[in-house]
Amino acid sequence: MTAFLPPERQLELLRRGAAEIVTEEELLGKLCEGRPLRVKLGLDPTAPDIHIGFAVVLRKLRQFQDLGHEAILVIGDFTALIGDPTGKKQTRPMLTPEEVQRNAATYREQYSRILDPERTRVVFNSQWLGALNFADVVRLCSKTTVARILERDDFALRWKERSPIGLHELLYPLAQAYDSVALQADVELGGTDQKFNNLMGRDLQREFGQPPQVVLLTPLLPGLDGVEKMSKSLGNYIGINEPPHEMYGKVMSLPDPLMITYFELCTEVPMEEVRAIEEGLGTGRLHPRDVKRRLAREIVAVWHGPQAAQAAEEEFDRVFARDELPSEIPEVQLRRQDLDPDGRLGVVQLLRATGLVGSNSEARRLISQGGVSVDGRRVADWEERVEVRTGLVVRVGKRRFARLRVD
RNA sequence: GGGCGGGUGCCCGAGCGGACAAAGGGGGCUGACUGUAGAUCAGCUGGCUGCACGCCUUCGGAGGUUCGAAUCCUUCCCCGCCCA
Repeated sequence: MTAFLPPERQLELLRRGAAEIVTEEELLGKLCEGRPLRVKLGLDPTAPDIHIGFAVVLRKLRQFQDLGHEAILVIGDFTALIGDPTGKKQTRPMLTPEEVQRNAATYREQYSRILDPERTRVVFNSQWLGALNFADVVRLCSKTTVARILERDDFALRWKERSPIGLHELLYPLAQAYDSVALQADVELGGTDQKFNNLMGRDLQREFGQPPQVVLLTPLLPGLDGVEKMSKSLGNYIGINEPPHEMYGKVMSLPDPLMITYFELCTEVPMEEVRAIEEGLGTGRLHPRDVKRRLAREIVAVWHGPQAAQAAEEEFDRVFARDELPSEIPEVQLRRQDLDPDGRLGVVQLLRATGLVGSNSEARRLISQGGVSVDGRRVADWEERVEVRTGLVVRVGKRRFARLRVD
């Protein structure tokens, strides 16, 4: 076992990107005990692919690992049966056990991109939650009150708005809190939206005579729209498995004010440097575009390495700065017999054949809006008939391309 | 169990017998502009059809009344509130 860094130094590193630590004193105290801490993170197995917003907390867990502590991933296979209502305005549909299993498997596979698999314990909370009988649940419920549970802001909101709250949903915080008891967690990580649940863990641990866990909350990363938190369902996310150029482009589309936040939460750039960048932006010494390019490179580099980041940048410049064709254009095969006898095809049919549009109406709409071009020439009239040949490039909007191949 | 109010297009939300493919907003898409897929401005945003005041599908499900229904009736499902 490697020696631990001095507790103060550990604390300093752990502070980066932490929205809140309850409490720092307690954390320092635990770090001073000089043993590996049990650091728990609950995963909701509803979501099959990880995005860089969720990676924030996973990376924080990795940091604990690197500091010599024990990472425990709690796959919420049991709690998923409840469906965490956090942040949702509506009740979630229940997941089938099969879905949960499948999703959890995907998580196991994906977390290894961030965590050290050798030093990660993966547990399923059905193991202990599933073993409770009704009397146990009743006893558990007696540890808190309805008023207390309804304090949670999303419950409070729904209660006020008279929107439905399933009784089972009220049990969610208790269930998650019980995970901490079962694992005797020293630290629980989570997004700021998990604050209530995580604090409930502290309460419950006290009830069970355990020292309460420290709660370390990471901010919810704002999504690409700059307004909502990053989430799959909102489509404003960057998946960690996305190809480099995709990631790069998405980062470039971020609103400027988010850049510093992203530097802090999503890159390895040292905080002193991040501060310098922030200051440079403030004084106008740095051009926001250059800063954003750097950010995009850094983020791509985290997931794909520096070479890929460089290549992604070049690709981006080619397509968006110089308005040239991307280096790789998906090829679409057409059969000769699908063409008209003279080897031509109406543009509308052509667009349909490439799959770039979903309906004839959409095709006409786009054409009349000036959004369609064939071999770099803008199509002005949807009645136009195009001579179809291999190598022809059809473009819709700024970033939908297809290269034809005629067999 | 009783009373009341609701279920509308990707989402929110108007409409309450024809003028409704359905106001408005959000989102999305396209264009202009730009350092970008950001901001701003403009247009488009069910499908089919030569683009139309033409046809088809759509307003929780199923029936019905009517020349004609998202709008009325019956019934079923779901949700909220109040009373018990």
